[in-house]
Amino acid sequence: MDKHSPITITLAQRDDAVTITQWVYNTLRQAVLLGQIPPGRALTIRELASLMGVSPMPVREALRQLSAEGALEILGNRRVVVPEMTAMKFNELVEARIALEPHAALKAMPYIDATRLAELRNIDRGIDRAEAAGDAEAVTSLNQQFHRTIYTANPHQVTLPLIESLWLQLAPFMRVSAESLEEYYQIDRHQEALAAIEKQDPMALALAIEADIRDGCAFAKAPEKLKRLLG
Amino acid sequence: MDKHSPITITLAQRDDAVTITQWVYNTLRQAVLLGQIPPGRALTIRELASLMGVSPMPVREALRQLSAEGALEILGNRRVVVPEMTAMKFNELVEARIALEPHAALKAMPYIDATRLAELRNIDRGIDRAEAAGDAEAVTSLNQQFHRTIYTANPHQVTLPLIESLWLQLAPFMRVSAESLEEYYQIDRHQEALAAIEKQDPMALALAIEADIRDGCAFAKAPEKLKRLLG
DNA sequence: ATCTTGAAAATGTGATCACAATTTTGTGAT
DNA sequence: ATCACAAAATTGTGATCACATTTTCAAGAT
Repeated sequence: MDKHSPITITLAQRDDAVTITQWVYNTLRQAVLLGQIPPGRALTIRELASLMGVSPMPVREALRQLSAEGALEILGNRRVVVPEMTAMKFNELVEARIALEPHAALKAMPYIDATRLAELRNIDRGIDRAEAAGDAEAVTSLNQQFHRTIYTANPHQVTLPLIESLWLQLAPFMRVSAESLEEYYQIDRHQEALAAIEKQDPMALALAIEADIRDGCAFAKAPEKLKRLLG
Repeated sequence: MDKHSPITITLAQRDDAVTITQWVYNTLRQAVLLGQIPPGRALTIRELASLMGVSPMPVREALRQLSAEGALEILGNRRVVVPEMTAMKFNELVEARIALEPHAALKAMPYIDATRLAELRNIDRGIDRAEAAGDAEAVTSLNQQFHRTIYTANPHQVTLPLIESLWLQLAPFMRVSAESLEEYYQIDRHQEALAAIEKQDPMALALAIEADIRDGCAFAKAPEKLKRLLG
């Protein structure tokens, strides 16, 4: 709603091989994922453009793409915002993840070879390190990479864009979860998933993925937290 | 691949209350849904712009949005195309629908009131009429509307955009199915769905929706058809 | 204080232009 | 005929500009 609360977005590394539009897109996407843009805060093309030192044009295109992906919402009255969240919507998003991700994992399992399995183990070790270091941002980023690495094993895979859309919509509201990571005793669902892949046990993998998603969003069941989260 | 095959897209009704970008988007979306753009046919911004009598700008934005929705694909080499289809990908898309849509129907069922139920019956009658008239385009359009009307009953619903993305990706390859509609004896899955809603029987509704999806894509199991379809 | 109102500032939209990169085409050699 | 290659045409990108619409906000009325 308000416009005057200043926002700070960390500008992504600018790679010359990439178009400006792509760079703007990456930067804004990351800002949404990191929760740097308060939900409801009105964004204007020109504000973002000057903030990032580019012309309004690439910002326009990036905003449209992010809106199509559900990361942003174009309000009727010519305003672009990170959509507000409600408890019901949060649940629906989590349940949509559970409808899609175990299915994606099942379809990917036969394609996971030794190389990819090793890659998964490596990512999981990275998560452990990040948890030990208390680096919440790295944890969520690596966690996503863990899931992505499973799903993309399937060469005919079509669900990842849908799944990433759900991640984008949830991410701004996962900060609280990540910040209070240590409060929760986390059963290592990734270990369960890796074991299931080794055994080629589809049901076990689906269950591990579902449990991992539920654990990651468990704080939503603590009402006082969710309330604080939704402002 | 080729560029010279001429394409004809039916221009949507231009409503003055709507931006040009939106109109271009609607027109192109419809063209994709109706299979008017051959997969692999290279599209250029300027070509479409002059085809539709607008400047390149709104076309650019519409193309980006459609790409984000999976309807189009931006090739690395600066070409935009309707993505090519493979048998495997087709199956994955259908299975993704089955992962999402019964779930969406389940979550919507408690919200379907008498008004909406009447609306559903009305749409179903329209489908019968269109089938009798042999109007394949109307059948697919009304069929989508039937599903949409169920899912949108849920006010907290978040999956419709994902589902519509899957429809967009499948649609260009459903023409064959629609054209040979009469070859298949169709059990009326919509009647089953309506009965399930009346009885508030979740499992029956989920099964009816899944069966409806499978029936609609059944031709994919006739290999010679799918082959013809995929060129 | 609160609401109304109107002028000024800001905004999204869409057209046009310049430019570098890519694709296409035409020419000549084999 | 087929291929190689350079010239020409075409393309996406991004900046700038004009304009109608909307938002903002201060001055005046209640």
